[in-house]
Amino acid sequence: MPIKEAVRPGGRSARVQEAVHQAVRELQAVKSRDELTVPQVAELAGVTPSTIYRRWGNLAELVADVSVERMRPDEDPVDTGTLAGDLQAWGEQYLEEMASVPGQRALNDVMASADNGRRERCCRYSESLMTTLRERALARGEEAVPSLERLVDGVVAPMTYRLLYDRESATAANLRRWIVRALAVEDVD
Amino acid sequence: MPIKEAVRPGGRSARVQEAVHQAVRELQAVKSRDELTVPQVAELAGVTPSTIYRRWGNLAELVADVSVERMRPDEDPVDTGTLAGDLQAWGEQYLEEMASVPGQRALNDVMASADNGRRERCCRYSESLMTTLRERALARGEEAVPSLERLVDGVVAPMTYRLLYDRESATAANLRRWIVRALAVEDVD
DNA sequence: AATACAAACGCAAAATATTTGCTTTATGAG
DNA sequence: CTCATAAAGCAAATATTTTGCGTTTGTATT
Repeated sequence: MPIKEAVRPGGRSARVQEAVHQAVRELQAVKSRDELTVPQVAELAGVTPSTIYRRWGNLAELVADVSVERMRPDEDPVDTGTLAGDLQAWGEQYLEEMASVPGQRALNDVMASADNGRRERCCRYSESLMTTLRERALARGEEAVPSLERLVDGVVAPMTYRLLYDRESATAANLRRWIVRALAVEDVD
Repeated sequence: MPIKEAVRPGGRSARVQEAVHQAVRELQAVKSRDELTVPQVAELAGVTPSTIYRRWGNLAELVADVSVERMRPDEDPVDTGTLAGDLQAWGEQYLEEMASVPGQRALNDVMASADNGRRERCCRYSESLMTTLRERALARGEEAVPSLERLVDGVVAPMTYRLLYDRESATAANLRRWIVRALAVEDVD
């Protein structure tokens, strides 16, 4: 039951994929996670269940697939003029998004995927975003721009951690602290 | 389908719970995650499937329940004489445990649980451990002992993040960096 | 210690979901 | 245009999950 990354790009395959994804999104808007079933999705998408089982394996992988899409950043991060500002702006939007009910569900669905690659991919989004912000800061000539690794460990990791385990603490105020620290830390090696 | 936290402590209930947990552990040693089924577990545990469904809801919650147990720290953290040393000792053991194949699975199973409380509980283990190490350090009279929050954000969060998303980086060497930084950071507020 | 009460279990039938073998369709390459 | 093949449809066969109901067994009360 291998998970296909690159389906046939055009034609029926793509149409089916789109129809199924769309059906999932529509049903998710109305039903809770454990009311959702494969046969339901299949019917709404105008597809037989076996098609879904063959392509995605099971419901968990299907909803994870849909959720990863949902988490892909759609727009470029705003440019506030400083790295700290950019981080704060992006982070606040991200926190808001992930604290919402559908955001929470998306997060959960992705985490529930047995496919490690999927989780990693979703996470690369943040990393590539950090890279973008870093390069922007360097281009501006900012000093003491932290390494990518440090940004991830100092900002993304605590944010993710709190979102997953301790939602109460996933706040804009804490975000500010993480950013200040990440930018302030002396090099230690 | 509410998940019962406190089952009847003694007697049959407890016996069933233990038998089922045991059955899961035995089967997990032999079968991959998606070969495991509720009826199988039920049979090995000498219980009817409906008992399991009623008590745990589904397989995902059951294996998550078992895995949370597995992640409960069994022994007191070693005392190396310094906070940094204690953190390193604990962290290395934890990393080793979670990088192993069964450790990885346990981590995945917990993350796949729809029950937030379960994930949080598993996470409290680390927090309470950090509290222990902090108090120990304070009792020794160490200076500049970081707040619990800072230890979690600075050490536990990056560790967890890397374990979940970027296993390659979940190393003892990086752990050392996280610890050094967490202990070195000036207060910023 | 006897009784009452409710929680948890067992059993088995019914309802659903999943898998599978085979056929048909549609796409992309030659 | 034709061919080879990946993906989809269909339907029968399995497997699972759910559910109603009767029974067992802890727990609390007297």
